[in-house]
Amino acid sequence: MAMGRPREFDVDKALDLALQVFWRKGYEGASMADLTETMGITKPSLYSAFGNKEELFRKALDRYVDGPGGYFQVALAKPTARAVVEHLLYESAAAVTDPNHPPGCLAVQGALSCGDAAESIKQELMSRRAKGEQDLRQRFERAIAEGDLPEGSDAADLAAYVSAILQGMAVQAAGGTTREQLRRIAEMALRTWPPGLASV
Amino acid sequence: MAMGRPREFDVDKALDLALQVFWRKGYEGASMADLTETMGITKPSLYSAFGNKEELFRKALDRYVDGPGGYFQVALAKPTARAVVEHLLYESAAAVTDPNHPPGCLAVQGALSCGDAAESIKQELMSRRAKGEQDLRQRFERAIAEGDLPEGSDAADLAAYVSAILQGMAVQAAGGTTREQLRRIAEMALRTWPPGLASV
DNA sequence: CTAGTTTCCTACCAATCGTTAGATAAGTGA
DNA sequence: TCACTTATCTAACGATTGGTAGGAAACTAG
Repeated sequence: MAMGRPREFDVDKALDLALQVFWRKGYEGASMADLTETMGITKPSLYSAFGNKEELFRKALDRYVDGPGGYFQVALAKPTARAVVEHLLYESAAAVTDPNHPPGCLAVQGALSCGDAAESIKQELMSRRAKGEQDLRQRFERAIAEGDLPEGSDAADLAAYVSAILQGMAVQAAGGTTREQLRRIAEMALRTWPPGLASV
Repeated sequence: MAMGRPREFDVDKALDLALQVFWRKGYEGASMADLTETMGITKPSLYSAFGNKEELFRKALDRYVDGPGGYFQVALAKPTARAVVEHLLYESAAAVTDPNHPPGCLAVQGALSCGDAAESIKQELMSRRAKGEQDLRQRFERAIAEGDLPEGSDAADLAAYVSAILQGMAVQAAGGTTREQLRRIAEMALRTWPPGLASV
């Protein structure tokens, strides 16, 4: 059977470029003109290859999670809860200030608040963040079971606490904070890890 | 001299309604149609009373800082560094989950990332966040001078740390986290406050 | 009552939004 | 070479964006 005209651009390269645009401008702030211009392709090519703007964002998001955001899954595989948190905090500080990428975290600033048209993207990012926090909670549950965290620790609370610090660091990075400053924040959080049990 | 036709709507009420829209949808996500509809006025009335979209946002932001975000300045006036941080964390947990308002914090989610047209608003929010962190730093410097915080503490680092936790809580709230969960995050942060000196 | 001032609303502006029709070009299999 | 398939492009689509003209309406000062 016929194979048709071959594509003249690299889909993965184009997706990486789209990711940069979404990362820097957010889902709403990135226009199709922005995207096609930096991707180096025309709009029909984009639609043919990626569906529409929303599908393009979702594919870019997948690529983000497996690429620049991959440190999260790596951290979960560390042998101790402390090593997990250390890796999370330091690698996050590095990732959100990587000069090769826009500052901040796509999962946080991609669509933190938005108009009606982007609502489903906002939901997607919310559930991704929630998923990350849940994965962390399960990792802490395991740590508690292994005696790696104090008995009586609340894995869900610890996961929410670490997630909040990570997301806060992402906001700081979006505001121009330096990598060194974020590392000091990470140090301070680690200095008191784990934050001890509630005195109920 | 002649006084002209009196305005038929309450400017402050309209501004409060605009604030709700910006808070929920962000600067970019809030369209003029959204704004005029919920404000209950027509576009020419809005432009006549507030200038343009950008000025309207800035005025709504001022109103936010003096209203729902007023807990920040209140916290800075507390007598001890610990009281400052306690007030900040607990009042922030309450504010970003107040059922009478959209979830989260306008200064964080108003324009965390955006297109070119909203760049100046993004900058404005960045500098407001930086200003808040700086105010907190100065408050901690005073606390150090008063012996209220351990000698050798780094006020700037402590301010960045607390700011990150507050901003992280705002992101969590935007993601639907409950007030109770945020209070537990605040508790954990307070349990280890101040985070101790670096062991350099 | 009139002149002057200001707000009101309808209708519209140009520009941009995301998206697509339709024609042409470039490849494969027979 | 010919039919088939797929990618390419120009040019446009209707809808929505932020923002305004221009006139009627409502007030005050004289």
